[in-house]
Amino acid sequence: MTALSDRKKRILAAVVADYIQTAEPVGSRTVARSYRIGLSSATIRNEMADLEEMGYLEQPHTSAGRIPSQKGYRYYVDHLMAASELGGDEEETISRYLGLEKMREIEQIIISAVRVLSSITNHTSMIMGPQFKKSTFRQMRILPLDEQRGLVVLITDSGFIKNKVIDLYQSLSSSELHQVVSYLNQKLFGLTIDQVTASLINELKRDLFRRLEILEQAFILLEESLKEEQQVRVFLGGTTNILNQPEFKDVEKIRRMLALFEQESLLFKILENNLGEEDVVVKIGRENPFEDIQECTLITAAYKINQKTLGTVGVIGPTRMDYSRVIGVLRCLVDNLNRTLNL
Amino acid sequence: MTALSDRKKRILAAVVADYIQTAEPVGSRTVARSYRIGLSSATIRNEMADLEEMGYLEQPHTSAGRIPSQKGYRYYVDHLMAASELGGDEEETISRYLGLEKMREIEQIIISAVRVLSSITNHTSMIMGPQFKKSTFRQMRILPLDEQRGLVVLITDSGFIKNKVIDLYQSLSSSELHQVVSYLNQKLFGLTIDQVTASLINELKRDLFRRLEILEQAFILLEESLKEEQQVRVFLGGTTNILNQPEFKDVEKIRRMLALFEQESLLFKILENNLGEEDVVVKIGRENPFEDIQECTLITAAYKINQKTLGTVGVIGPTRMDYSRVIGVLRCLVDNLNRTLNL
DNA sequence: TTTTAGCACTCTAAGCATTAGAGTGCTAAG
DNA sequence: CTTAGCACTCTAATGCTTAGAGTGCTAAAA
Repeated sequence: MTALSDRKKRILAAVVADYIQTAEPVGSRTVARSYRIGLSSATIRNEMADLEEMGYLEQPHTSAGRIPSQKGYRYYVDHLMAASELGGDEEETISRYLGLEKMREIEQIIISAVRVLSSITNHTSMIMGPQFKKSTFRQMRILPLDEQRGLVVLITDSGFIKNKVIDLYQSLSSSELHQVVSYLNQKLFGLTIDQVTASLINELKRDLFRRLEILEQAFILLEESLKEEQQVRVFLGGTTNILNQPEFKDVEKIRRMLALFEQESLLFKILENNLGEEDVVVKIGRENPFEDIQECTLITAAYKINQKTLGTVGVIGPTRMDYSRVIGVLRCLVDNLNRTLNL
Repeated sequence: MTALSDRKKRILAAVVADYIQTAEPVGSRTVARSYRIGLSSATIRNEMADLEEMGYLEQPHTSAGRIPSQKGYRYYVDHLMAASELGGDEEETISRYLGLEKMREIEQIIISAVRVLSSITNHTSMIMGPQFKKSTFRQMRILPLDEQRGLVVLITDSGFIKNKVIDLYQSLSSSELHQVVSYLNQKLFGLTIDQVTASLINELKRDLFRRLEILEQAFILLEESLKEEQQVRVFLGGTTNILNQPEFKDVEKIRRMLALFEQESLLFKILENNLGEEDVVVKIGRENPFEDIQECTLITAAYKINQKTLGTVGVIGPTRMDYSRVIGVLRCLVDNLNRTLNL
């Protein structure tokens, strides 16, 4: 890639910045007038024609201004964008929303986070709930409820508590129960949930089966419970915000986007795709492997519990997005989230 | 209200039925041709003019056909509508969706129900999750997790299991804990959750305080936990279905509707409003006290767990809705739901 | 050689007039 | 009381015109 001249950079930056603000194609006159480049519109026109040929700008039709191409946005994000300065109020809003609620459950915190994120950025935002299977087993309990039923409680290091009512067809003395449970705790302690594989469960079952046939039922259900939890919840906020964007004035586009938002499993895949990454990741348009959002930009960041990356928080909107601001907000939110979740 | 002549009834029924299907104003010719009334279009024209004067029909503009007014729909629902006959497949779909999953948690069942409902009716549907506060206390447990923390587990008769990690700043012997917990169980057993008022809790606290100051913390958190749960979840399905309706081709209307769907607390109020009612309730347009949905029809039905009405399931769409079908589907769904939930 | 002013050209979006079609209401005849 | 016929009304679609924004090119200026 040939490097852009300083002048071209300034002009590209001006076009992107203006288009982000106005959502209208930007003409040479506008650039000359509003962005003290110190050149006449004719000169800028020539430069813009060059930038178009190089693929950084596009023209909706011959007699319109230019708009940034996806390549143009990418260049802007990588080289031209000013580091975002959050307004003090925004930073405060975020930390207040998340800070207030120290005693609440993890789910509540996540919901607050997704709300504040969408309301500050004015885009749809989503958070992948902490991945149960990546957290490590801490302890398991079985509470007898009555003669026929018991409650299995499973606790992990990142504050997950899963429970499930199970049928115990034969009644079970409490000492027997205690024995089994402490054996399981001993075997499972410190494993992450996705290390509790079917084969491990089978092994344990064999061990115990000789001694206690009665727990067969409980095991089936424990297995199921683990399987079930593979699907992680994705929380959404501000889904209607896409309606504010002029690029979504077409009902058909709206429908497709909203339909996407209803498919939790797809959202999960999209977010999981960016899970490993450090810091903030920006995927512009077709940089994203998922077809349905190739007209959008997705900006994500990972959050951690106990030093482990357990989930992703993201903002999705049209490629015409205030990158600098959204990145700043997202970074700030993740910082706060990490602090809150690791209390 | 003067009774309608038989002929007027037949014509009104034809107009409503046709408009429900086509979403286009219905002209006298169409009625004469398609609905074997045995009258010419001119006669029907006269009758339709009468029906308009009586308030059952409306005219979008002079040279258009008629559409039913809200009063017209009401008359149709009360007097004209054929009892719905569900197709066998639909009934099967419903019971398969809900039946398959006998072992799942209540939340999962509710989510399945809302999905199947929206996909069969092609409207947005919503279910108010079971009201925690209307179910009765069955038992409470406290599991010590480590020296500093314990897990409070609360179980009710309708299968609710609430849990919360609490801090126990002083360590507590297990016999003391046992004592307190069994005292609480004894006092609370059989009360509904909203009978567990602040004053009752205070009383209990006084009783126990003399003996065990250490549980102070636990109490604060139990109180909180109860307060928190006042807000019941509302589950939504098929929110994008409103986009299929021609009456929502305007982006502004879509925005308002979707914004409504994001306000869980308002949805809750709307559904709660119809909680006491028996069987299926149809609220057409302005019959509904909530302004935001006065262009819509809301059809609701209550479901029960242990003979107690704990929640409501509803379908919302434009007033032009296939009443007979939706009512049939809803009735069938609630039957199935009742059966599944009371296993 | 680079920049700029000027101008012809292109394309869109908005406004306006025209028209086809659907449906009505009224009147007069059956 | 019913119906055929007809004039009338209103909408939605179509085509035409125009204003405006912006471009690309050329030739003059720096």
